[in-house]
Amino acid sequence: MATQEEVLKKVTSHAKEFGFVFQSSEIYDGLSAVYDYGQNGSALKKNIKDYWWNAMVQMNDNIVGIDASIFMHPTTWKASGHVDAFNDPLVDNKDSKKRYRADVLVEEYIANKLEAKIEKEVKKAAKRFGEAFDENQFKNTNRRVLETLQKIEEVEGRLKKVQEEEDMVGFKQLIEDLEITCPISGSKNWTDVRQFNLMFSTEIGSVSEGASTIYLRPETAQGIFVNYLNVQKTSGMKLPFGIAQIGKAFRNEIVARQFIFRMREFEQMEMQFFVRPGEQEKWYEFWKEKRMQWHQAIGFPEGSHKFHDHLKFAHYADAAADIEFKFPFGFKELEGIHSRTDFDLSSHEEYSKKKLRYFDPETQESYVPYVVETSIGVDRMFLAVLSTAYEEEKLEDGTERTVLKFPPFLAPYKVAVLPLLGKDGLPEKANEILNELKFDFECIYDEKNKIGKRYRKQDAIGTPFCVTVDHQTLEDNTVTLRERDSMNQVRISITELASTIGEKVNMKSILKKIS
RNA sequence: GCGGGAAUAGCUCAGUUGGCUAGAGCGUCAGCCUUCCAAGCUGAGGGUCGUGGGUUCGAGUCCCAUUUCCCGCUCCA
Repeated sequence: MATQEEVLKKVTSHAKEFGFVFQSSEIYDGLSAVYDYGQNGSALKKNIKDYWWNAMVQMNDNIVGIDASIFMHPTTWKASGHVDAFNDPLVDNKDSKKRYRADVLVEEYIANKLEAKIEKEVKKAAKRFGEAFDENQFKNTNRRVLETLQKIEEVEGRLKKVQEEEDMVGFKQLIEDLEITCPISGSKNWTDVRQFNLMFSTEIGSVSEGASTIYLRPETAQGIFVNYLNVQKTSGMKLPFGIAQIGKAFRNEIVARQFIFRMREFEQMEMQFFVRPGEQEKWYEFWKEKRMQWHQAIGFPEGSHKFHDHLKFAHYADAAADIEFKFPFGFKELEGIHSRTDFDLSSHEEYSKKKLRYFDPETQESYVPYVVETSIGVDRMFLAVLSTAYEEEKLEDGTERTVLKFPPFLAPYKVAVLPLLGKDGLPEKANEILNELKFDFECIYDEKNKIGKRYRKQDAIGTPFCVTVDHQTLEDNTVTLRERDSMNQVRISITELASTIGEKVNMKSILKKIS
């Protein structure tokens, strides 16, 4: 484990040193859990997004893309359940240093102390009365049971009240009145109860009058749901069909760690697939498989991915699985595939009072479609690609090199053009070649330092090919083509460059694997 | 948010019990030299030692606060 943590550290510092990821606002001491992508990072990220977009939208006739706003009507988040579920009152025990959700503590108290007490009474009575025992009658008449029931009602009432009024002082009082103890330390030494809102809020409209609170979206999916009929009607698509979107989402995480794995501002690539009710299971399995193929086609080492099937589902789902990736800190969620049922659309129907039904021309029925979602974090994918590509090699001559072995189609630059020397007309010739290759690939030019050093520098940013121009080039128009991973060199004609490189850096062959 | 650790040049680090104008290597830049895999030569630039206070004749060094990062806890749709 220690060495794996080392890997993350090395990847993090390499990412900074070579222009992939910087901490946000670094000159002001940074901002926790917010990162900026640099010149090479943004290029890699763009290529990752392109791969996803092409695989989902370009390759599928029945999937289209949209780009919805980050701001949405506040009611959206009531309908989606985020307003309720993303508001947690938390409390710490000062002795054990453990943190708990205050409402869970109270609920556990009800279950473990009060309800358990009733059960105990019932058991005792059942033993005493034998077969003649009537549980309901006992509960309705026994004094101790009735008192406890009353107490439960009272506690539940108070809990509901402090939750609704967001009365944190009252919440603390409730915990103290119930004499709830920490399961670990056994003490009643609690901090104040604090409200943690996982959604960022801001105001829309002029500051003083008519301003209303709106949220920065905590997931991109809702932008698809509220638009699904617009898209369906204007595209004429029939079920099943999908809507894809890439965009930013925001969560005010309590702790955000592990580099770009958990950030407060992050980017998602989501596709919501609308299906007939009853067919969701089939499509859930279909997309699980399809998405795994997408990951594996990139060429990660065997065993980098695994499914993690959820046993407990979020409020909207009837089936859910993660595709987990072997990050430097272990297997963690990279993508989620959820069968979201008709929860979201039905809920939006209810809150908006608008019909969100699809008229099925085949069955002549109208219904609210079911939804299967695939949702992947761009930044997590970035980290997966970067940390897997990172390699420190010991070469035969005893020297070392650090190389990012990106799959060529994802590399920030596909080819570096390097004049062997910075004189004798070699830079001019190199620029000539560069200006041609630019039309086909992301290229980079470098004439500083010795050639070996420049090769290492390209290795460090993951450029798969280097084209070196020497004196012979001026005579016969051939160059050296050097490949990153093998470090092999071949001499080829300038006219063959584009096709030779193109064959190896193209996304086409990857897309063909999964279609 | 709690506990522990850390922060000195772009990177990796040195800096003695508090004591001269804060150093090195690599990288960067300028020039020289160089005909295919880091480490040739010369020179230059770059740090108010994370930030703000305090103790002291004197603070990179000691104390307090704070920010960020790392580890653990916690949380995680």
